[in-house]
Amino acid sequence: MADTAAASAAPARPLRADARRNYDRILAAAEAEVARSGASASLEEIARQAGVGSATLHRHFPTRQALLEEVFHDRVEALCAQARELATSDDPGEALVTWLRAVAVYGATTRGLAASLRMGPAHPPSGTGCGAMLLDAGGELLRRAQDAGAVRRETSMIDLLTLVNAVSLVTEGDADAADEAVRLVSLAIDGVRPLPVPGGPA
Amino acid sequence: MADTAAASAAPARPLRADARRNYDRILAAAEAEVARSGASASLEEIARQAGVGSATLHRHFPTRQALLEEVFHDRVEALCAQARELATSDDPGEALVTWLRAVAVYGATTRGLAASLRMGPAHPPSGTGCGAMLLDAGGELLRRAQDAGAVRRETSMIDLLTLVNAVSLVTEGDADAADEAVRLVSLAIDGVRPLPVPGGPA
DNA sequence: CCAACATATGGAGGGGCACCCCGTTTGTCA
DNA sequence: TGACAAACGGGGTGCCCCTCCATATGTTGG
Repeated sequence: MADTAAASAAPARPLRADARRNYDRILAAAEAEVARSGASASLEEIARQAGVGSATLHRHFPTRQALLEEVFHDRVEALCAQARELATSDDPGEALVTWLRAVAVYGATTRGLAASLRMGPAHPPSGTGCGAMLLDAGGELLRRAQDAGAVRRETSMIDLLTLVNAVSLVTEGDADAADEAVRLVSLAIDGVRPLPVPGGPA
Repeated sequence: MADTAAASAAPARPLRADARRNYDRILAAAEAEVARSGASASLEEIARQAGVGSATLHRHFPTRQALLEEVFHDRVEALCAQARELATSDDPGEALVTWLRAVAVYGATTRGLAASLRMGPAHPPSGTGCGAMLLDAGGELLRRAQDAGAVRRETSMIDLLTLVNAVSLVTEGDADAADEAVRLVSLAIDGVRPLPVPGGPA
């Protein structure tokens, strides 16, 4: 999207050409390596594959978290776009559920993503981070679902995303991660109790 | 409990006295260290605190997982006991929910426990491990709840525990981990949709 | 009581990783 | 084109996991 974050965050001064090139190389290498080894991929290996010194990697991305946020920026952005689109649905309840499932599947099948999305009281979604983006995008969906009476009022987006992310985290790496994630999220959304069937319990 | 696992697993030959002593010291040190630093506590630090060489630690516990399983054995056993007790409740549905909440709270407040309970299709609960123990204990509760019609038939214990464990994993370390875990588990159990009130929807 | 032997120990070493310092190189722009 | 800020990356530090093997120590049969 648009521009790599270094620029979007601080439009102060453009990166020098070589710095920009290295930045992009590191990001590409990180993407590949994280896909292979998950969120705990070796930073040195990433630097090696990018053909830069480890110091350069650390200069561009002071923390592992910063690197991961950037690596997943596009995917998260895509999820946000999907949320905006679903927000126009005429079945807000179903729209929310569809989106949550999509988030779960993305998280479960994209190694490392879930770990970089830790959120909650103790992990305040850092203003511009991936967590905050999803929180914003989903908030609208949740509001609509609640207005439509499809979701309880006391439910918060942060709890929903935390739950979905927890599922992603746990299923990540499994052979059929997507299936599992969808099943667990559906379980959580529907609850464990039997639905009172229209005709009344048998 | 009863006996440290080395004996219960292979009654073949008793450990030599010094070996047994070191085994216990390592376990005690691990308990303290894992409580401080979570599941990724430094094994060398544990050995240091136990006053043994790192080789000794690795000989007694070939993998980190093996050590964690032993560290949490007692707590997991306690949860299983609680499950057995709850299995006599005259409200099987509530009994199951109570137990799941207890598991979540234990997991969220006991650093490292959740990580050592990873289970699911890809992480087959190793026969004698903590996962299998909980699965067994909870199975009875689930069966009763289902027989009482309080829980849907298609729900599996492994999914329930995976979900609960996911919550523990994500909330672990938060300031109010227990509250958060209970809230999220409750959310998952009740589902996000409004309960159809007896009087009918407004 | 004491050898002799299986059992157990731990220091040292190999390989890896994260992170940082600082002398050197390289864009950039007046 | 020259001078200067910006960026680079080799190499060092400290930590970690894990294994090898020379040494020490309980155990037990005579």
